[in-house]
Amino acid sequence: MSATPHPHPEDGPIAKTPRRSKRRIATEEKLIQAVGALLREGGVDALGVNAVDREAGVDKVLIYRYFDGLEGLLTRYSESVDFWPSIDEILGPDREVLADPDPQRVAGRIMANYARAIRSRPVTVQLLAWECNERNALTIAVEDVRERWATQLNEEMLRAGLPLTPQFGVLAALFTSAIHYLAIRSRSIQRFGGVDVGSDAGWDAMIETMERAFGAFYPPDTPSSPS
Amino acid sequence: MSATPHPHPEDGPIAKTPRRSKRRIATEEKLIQAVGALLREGGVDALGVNAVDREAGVDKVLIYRYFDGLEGLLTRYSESVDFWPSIDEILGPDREVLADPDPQRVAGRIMANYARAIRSRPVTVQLLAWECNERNALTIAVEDVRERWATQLNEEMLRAGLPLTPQFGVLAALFTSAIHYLAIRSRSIQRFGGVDVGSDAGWDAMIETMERAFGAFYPPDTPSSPS
DNA sequence: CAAAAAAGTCACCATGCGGTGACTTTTTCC
DNA sequence: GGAAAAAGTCACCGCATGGTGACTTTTTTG
Repeated sequence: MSATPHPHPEDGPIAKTPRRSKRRIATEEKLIQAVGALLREGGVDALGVNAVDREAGVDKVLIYRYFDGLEGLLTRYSESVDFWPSIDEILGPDREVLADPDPQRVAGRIMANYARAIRSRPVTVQLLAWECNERNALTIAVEDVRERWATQLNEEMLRAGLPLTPQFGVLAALFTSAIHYLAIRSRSIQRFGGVDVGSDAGWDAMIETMERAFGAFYPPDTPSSPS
Repeated sequence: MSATPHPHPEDGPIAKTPRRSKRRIATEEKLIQAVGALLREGGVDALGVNAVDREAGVDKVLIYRYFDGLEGLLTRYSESVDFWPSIDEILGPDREVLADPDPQRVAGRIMANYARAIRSRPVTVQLLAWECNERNALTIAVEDVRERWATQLNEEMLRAGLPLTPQFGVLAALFTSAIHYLAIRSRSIQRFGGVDVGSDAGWDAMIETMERAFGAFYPPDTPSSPS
């Protein structure tokens, strides 16, 4: 009682001692990891303040003290995880995919790599699904990242001298959409429109079809390669 | 008032006096309509027992008495609404779309009609979005209807002698997926991958691209039509 | 008209949620 | 060592939810 606070009226330098850290960092990490865990197992509606602290084993009040609420925690989480594949993962470390002279094959490979990258990230798929119904710190973050990512990818392709027609872009957007949708749906259904979305074979067939479809937009001076 | 319907107590067949009706039917209708209204305005998580009765202006206990809970009410609702476009809406009342000799154009028209049909049904789009995250009476119902619908459409196309290769089916599934995804996302974003998913012009461009892509799967005896 | 069954109303419960204030323990710094 | 600030704990609030029992009103039936 009678604990009169006592900010000295005269401390020279600003922000002298940050007065934080040690255990706190560990606790913050626990919270962030808990978000990932819930996102992985539970799903989307399981992610609440109470659920997160339960998972992390810490008190929920810390979520408010450290992150100023769930939104802040989600933002922090979004910065700490690689939702999105790197450009390297799509084009190869040395952009070897772009080295192929056949633009149709290039497009096919990009789609194949993209589909594989998405499918191998359950949390990303979860987020893509969440995006369909809600809009919060996490979905906004993933939107941001994706936009910058797409721009960067586009630049790389332009730099490589790939003949990018507007229709090429539209078709790529359509196939990207399809990949997102089928990755989402494949978690709860096995087939969609006769295609086996639960097996690699089904996805291989889709990729093959995509590649061939790209052929409709390039003059056939390069004969269709054998599959 | 006092318009006693007066079912004679002795008419041959069974089901003497069902002992129900009148106001009840009206109340049931109110509940069902309330589900639609909530689905239309609110969204997905707004749909609970309390919200429904509030919207309908009746007591929630009736949901349990009449429909045995929310699930039952959703099932009833799903039977009372045309989530899905009719085959006529896609192929034309006289299957005129199938009459076109150019299979590429047929495919394009089907996709165009399908996209328009989906986009004009906000509740269906809402349900498609819901499907991405949950599984309940409504989403199962819509899944069922869609499956039967796809089968029927396929039969119609076969009957019309359309050359349906396996790859055609895969490409159709991909474009259908893309339409679903972009219809869902267009509620909260304006552009996707450079395509304007919020305007008819954007969708027209997509349809055009789809039609042209189908051309990659048919021998080019029909020269590509001018855009 | 009167009795029975249905339709509709009201009050209530347990539970889980997001969020906050006040407390105790640990760490930091002089 | 000792004081202050931080980290961490505990109990609590208001609110909305899904769900149920008991009541009153209306309608149907004899």
